[in-house]
Amino acid sequence: MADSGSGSGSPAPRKRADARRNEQTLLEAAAAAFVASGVDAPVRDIATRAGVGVATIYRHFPTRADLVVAVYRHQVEACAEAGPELLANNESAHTALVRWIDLFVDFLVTKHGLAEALQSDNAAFATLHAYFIERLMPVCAELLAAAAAAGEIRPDIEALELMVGVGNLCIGANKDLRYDARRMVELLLAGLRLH
Amino acid sequence: MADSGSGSGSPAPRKRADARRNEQTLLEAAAAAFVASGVDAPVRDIATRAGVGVATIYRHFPTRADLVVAVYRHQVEACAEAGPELLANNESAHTALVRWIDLFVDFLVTKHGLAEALQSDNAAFATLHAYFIERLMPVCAELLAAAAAAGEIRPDIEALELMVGVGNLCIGANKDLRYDARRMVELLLAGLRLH
DNA sequence: GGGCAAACGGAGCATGGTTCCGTCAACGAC
DNA sequence: GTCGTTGACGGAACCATGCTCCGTTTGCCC
Repeated sequence: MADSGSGSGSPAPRKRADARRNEQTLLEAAAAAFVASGVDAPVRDIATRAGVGVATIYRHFPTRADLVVAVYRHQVEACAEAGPELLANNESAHTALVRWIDLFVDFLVTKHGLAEALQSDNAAFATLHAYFIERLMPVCAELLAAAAAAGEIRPDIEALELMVGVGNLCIGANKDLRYDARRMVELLLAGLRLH
Repeated sequence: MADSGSGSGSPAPRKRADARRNEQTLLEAAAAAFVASGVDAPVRDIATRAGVGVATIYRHFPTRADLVVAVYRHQVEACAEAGPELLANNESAHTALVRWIDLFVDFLVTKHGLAEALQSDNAAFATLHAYFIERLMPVCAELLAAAAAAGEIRPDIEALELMVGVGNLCIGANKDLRYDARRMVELLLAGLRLH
């Protein structure tokens, strides 16, 4: 869904040139603003960076989540696609799982405020949460199932639960030097293990 | 510290009667508001509940953290005091640790929004974080040290890290029925264990 | 070139935190 | 009991931020 590109002959009424240009500009401006101030950078800031009015943002990206998703879509896709690949290229399913979670954590930790936003009860981020779950949970579930089938981990854990837990552990990863999110995730995964 | 009562002859210039009354009223109003709307209930709401002006809140509790700490101080104290007690009354230090973390988690998940606030980068909550760490970290550290000394858990884990991790896992505990914070914490503790 | 609808921009509204200042009343002195 | 001092009060006002509305502009097609 959301085929906003050069699809086949479907009802895609090709937007005006300025609109397409602005959308692109906005994506770049948003990416820059996210790096500078986190994913909840003020709308006005993003608009200013892009040299457009605030309404233009809302026209292209009705909710903040839409904007965030658009900015990070490539990376989420990459993460999703890495799942089956890791499973195929590793002896142990558990190793594949660990490596995949590593990717996931890396992604979250390097995007200022993303982990926080994912768990925020702010309505503006609801569909962001949904997108992550929808796209990544099946991948995670597959890895979990493989590892469980190999008898390497406890079989009684849901993909959603693990992802939310890992996401939570990534919150504040760059705030306090004494807190190492990666270590905590490692611990969580160790707790999963059937030695 | 913060001896705002009938201390000895120290520089405690005994506040005016109406001020003391208001402070008490505010604490009750805040507690109610926190239950109803979480720890970031609008200041105006709390003021209205207490029947006072907003400035009165700021006069008594300069930052939101001060208010939250005042409301939950008793329970935090109780949690802190339970540490040594659990250690004394349990055969295994690991059991004591698990039980204590249980108390901690219970506290966090039953206070709507507390776990979130603890990790929020909102400046208004900074001293809340500090208070929790200051009061509870030593207790946690003691439990950890005992369990480590008994060879029951990995010795390479800091109290602060564990507490932040556990706190993080409690975020969103009451939001998604499919996410069980307690289970995740259990997993984390299992990962700590030296089987 | 002209008309029309898409797209735009920014003023404006709502919400929520925080401060400022004129008023009120508690309390100690007498 | 009265009075003056000053601690405490209340709420209007200010600022930041999300979101919408509407008059204006401009790309596109004929």
